This record gives sequence, C-alpha cells and structure tokens, in this order.
Amino acid sequence: MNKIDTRIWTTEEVAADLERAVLEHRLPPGTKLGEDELAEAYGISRTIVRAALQALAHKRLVELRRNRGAFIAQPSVREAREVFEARSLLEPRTARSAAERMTGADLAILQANIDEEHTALDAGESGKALLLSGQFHVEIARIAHQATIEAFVSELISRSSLIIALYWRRRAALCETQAHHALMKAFTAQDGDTAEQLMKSHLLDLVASLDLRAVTEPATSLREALGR
Amino acid sequence: MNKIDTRIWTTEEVAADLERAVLEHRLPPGTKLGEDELAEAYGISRTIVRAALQALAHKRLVELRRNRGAFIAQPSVREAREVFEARSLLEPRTARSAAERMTGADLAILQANIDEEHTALDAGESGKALLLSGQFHVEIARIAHQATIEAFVSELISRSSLIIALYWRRRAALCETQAHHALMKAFTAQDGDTAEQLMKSHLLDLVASLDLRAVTEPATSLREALGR
DNA sequence: GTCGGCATGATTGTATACAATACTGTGCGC
DNA sequence: GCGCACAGTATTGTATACAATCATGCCGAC
Repeated sequence: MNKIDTRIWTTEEVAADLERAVLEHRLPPGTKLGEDELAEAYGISRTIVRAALQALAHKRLVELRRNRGAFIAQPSVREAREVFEARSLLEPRTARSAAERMTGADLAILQANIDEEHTALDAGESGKALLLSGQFHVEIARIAHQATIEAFVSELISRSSLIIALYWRRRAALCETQAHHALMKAFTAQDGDTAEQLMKSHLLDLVASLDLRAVTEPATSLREALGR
Repeated sequence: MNKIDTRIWTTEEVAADLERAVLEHRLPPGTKLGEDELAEAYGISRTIVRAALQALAHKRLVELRRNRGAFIAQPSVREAREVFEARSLLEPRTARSAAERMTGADLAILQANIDEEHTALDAGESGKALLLSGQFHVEIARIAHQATIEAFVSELISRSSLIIALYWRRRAALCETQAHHALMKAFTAQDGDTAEQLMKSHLLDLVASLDLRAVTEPATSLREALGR
C-alpha cells in the first residue's frame, strides 16, 4: 500500500478513506486489515488505525475478532435480509418527507449525483458508480432534515454495498439508474405519495436482484457445504 | 468514584457500565467524563477508557470535543424530535412482527420485565425502572428476530433516556406501565394489527409528555437560564 | 506416514511516556 | 480598579514499548 505520506491523517479521515475503499469494492469482504500494514500505509501509529477500525466496526463494515485482527465484514444472508428490512421501514417514509420539502437546490444536487454516476459508468468505474448510487439515498435523508435517520440510512447503505459485493446476481446494471430517474420525477413534482411508493418498490427490486438463497453461512455451513 | 478493583474490566464492560449509569440517570447530561478519573475508578489505563468513550460517542450517548474531553450528550430539541421520528418508523412495524411470532417464553420474558419495573418503582428506584422500561422496547425488536433493527432501537432508547432527563414534563409516571400492559394483551393474542397501533400511540404519548417547546439549546441557554 | 506437541515468529492488547492543546490564576500596565 | 497578557497546570492526543495471544512449521512418537 502506498499513500501520500506528507499529509497528516486524522482518525475520521482514515475511517472515511477505508470506508470509501470498501464501498467502491476495492476492498472485498473478508480482507484482513492488519494494523501495522495500515499504520505504515498512512504514515501514522497504530493508535489512530485502531480508533478508525473501531469506528468502522461499530458501523458493521469491519468485524473485529479478539486477538485475531480486523476483517472487512461478510454479512450473512440473514443479515442481508435484516438490512433491507430496516431500509424498507426507514427510506420510503423518508423519501416522502424529502419530496414534500424538496427545493430547487436539493434537486440540483440529486441530479448532479445521477449525472456523475452516469459519467462513472461510462468510464467503466463501476465502483465509483455504486458509491454514488448509495449517496443518492443518503442525500434523500439529508433533504428530509432527519440527521438521525440519515446516519442510520448511511450505515445501512454501506452495509448494502457489502451485501451487493457478496450476493449480486443480475449483471445488467441499468435498473438502478431507471429507479432513481423515476424518483427524481416524483421529487420534482413534490409528490410525496409517489416518492414513497417508488422507494418502496425500488428497495424490493434491489432485494430481488440479490441471490439470497445461498447457503453461505460462515458458521453453520461446513457440514451443509460438504453435504453430509 | 470507587469500583471493585479486583476485577479486570474490558472495553465493552466499561462502556456498558457507563451506559447503564446514564440510562439510570445517575450521570446527568453535560457531565464531564475525565479520562484519568475513569481510568482510576475502574483500575485500568486510559487506553481502555478512550475506547469505551469512543464506543459511547458512536451511540451518541457521549459527545467528544477535540482537546476538550468527553461529556454526556445533551440532545437538542431538534435531535429529540428526530429520535422519536425514527422510533415511530421502526418500532410499530417491529411490534407487529414480534406479535406475530410471539412464543410463550417471549411473553414470560416481557412479563418479567414489567414485574421488575413495578418492583423497582415500589422501591423508589425510578432510574432502574426507566432502564427496564427501555429494555421492554428493545426486547420486542429481539423477539421480532431483527438484530439490525434491534441495534438501532437500542441506540434510540438510550438517547431517549437522555431526552427524558432533559425534557420530561409530566411527573405522573403511571402512563408508561399502562401502555406496556396494553401491548402485552395484544402480544398474548398475537394480534399484530393492534400491537402496531398501540406502539404507535405509545410513542406519540411519550413525545406528548415531553416539553419540546423549550429553547434550551446548550449554547444559548446560559443567559436565559439565569433569566437576565 | 500421520498426528500431536512444542518452539518460534508474527500480530494484537494494554500501559505508559511524551507532546500538544486548553484551562486557570497571577501580575503587570493602563 | 479593570483588562489583558503570560506562565503554570491540568487534560487530552499520539507514539511507542512491552505483554499476551495466536498462527506456523518443525520434530518426534506412534
């Protein structure tokens, strides 16, 4: 790993940098994050690295195993379902609130996000596109002026990125942008009802595009995996 | 502060112990949590204390001000509204799920919780009663088999405890237990519809019993608090 | 040849030393 | 007497040293 070592990295910056790497699928689930390795890469001591890892662990992006180290989390099928269950409780109603208080400036921000995502996709940067696609959802919570829900949604989106890395099935990537376009129309019309409904089905679509039948449970899978 | 210093405290245990103190209103909002002070009290080094404080900060129970130290959080009026908005999105639907998959063992646990709360109230331990009252809500999320939502609800309950400490108005404390009793009946009947509705109005009751008109924003409060 | 135990190395857990920053009180100047 | 500057103190921020734990590979016994 190589980083520009003239910079002084704070705990939050290290955590954000690692999170971004995870969300862009540059760090796949299960990757070991050695403390010395990271400390050297960022040119800081393990103290900061540990604090950053603890922060990410609290967001469930990283799993800390005592005396073993930190690993990029590998959400189970159950956890994947739970994450989308939580999202389905929070996001549709939040999209409604957002639609109802949407301003021109907000619309511009959302549109810029979609445009950037298109640019990234055209450039073949699918990781960056996925990151932006998630930011779209977080932005909606911000527009609804619900900082608390925004924090939850942000965490759920991050975890969703891991889930997608593990369980994504469909290779056709165009469904995403279509749904966001449809939401934009509802937002522009300040149509809360429609926004709520669209978000609801968008989330259902997302779950449907995952392969959650898989019996890839890390803990209990061994005997089943061997079929005996 | 005095603790039994024969015990070896882990980070999680220290965090849990502090959280319990906050939830029981033994540590009021705004209290400074000095690192040396805590380290000595638990008989550990500042390393562990800092990790525990960071964990609590992530749950928004503690506010970390750079180079200033850690303080028990003082949720603003806005934050209070946001917390109950989030709860109103998560808890009613979760109560429905819980009701539908409620077992006899689950009912027993919930009933035991209510009984303990009564005992605590009779013994004048209002802090412990409040803690148990919160645990009732978390237990419901656990019964619904939604660990992710459970974690969110747990955080929201903890923050609600701070909010109650700051903005509680009604002194009559019996409304709480009544609502929980009503929920128990719906759970016993495995009546999801009723459980969802009861939880919804229970949360509305809670907000209604707070005084959120207050202009008690920490920053601007000093002059007003002195009335001049 | 395979299994189990042991030694070695690598990595994490914890404490502590030192540096940087913010708070407190005193003294000097006006 | 009042206000500001400065020094001293206390507290937090960061790095590092050491201890504890785990992983790996070798060697001997069966």
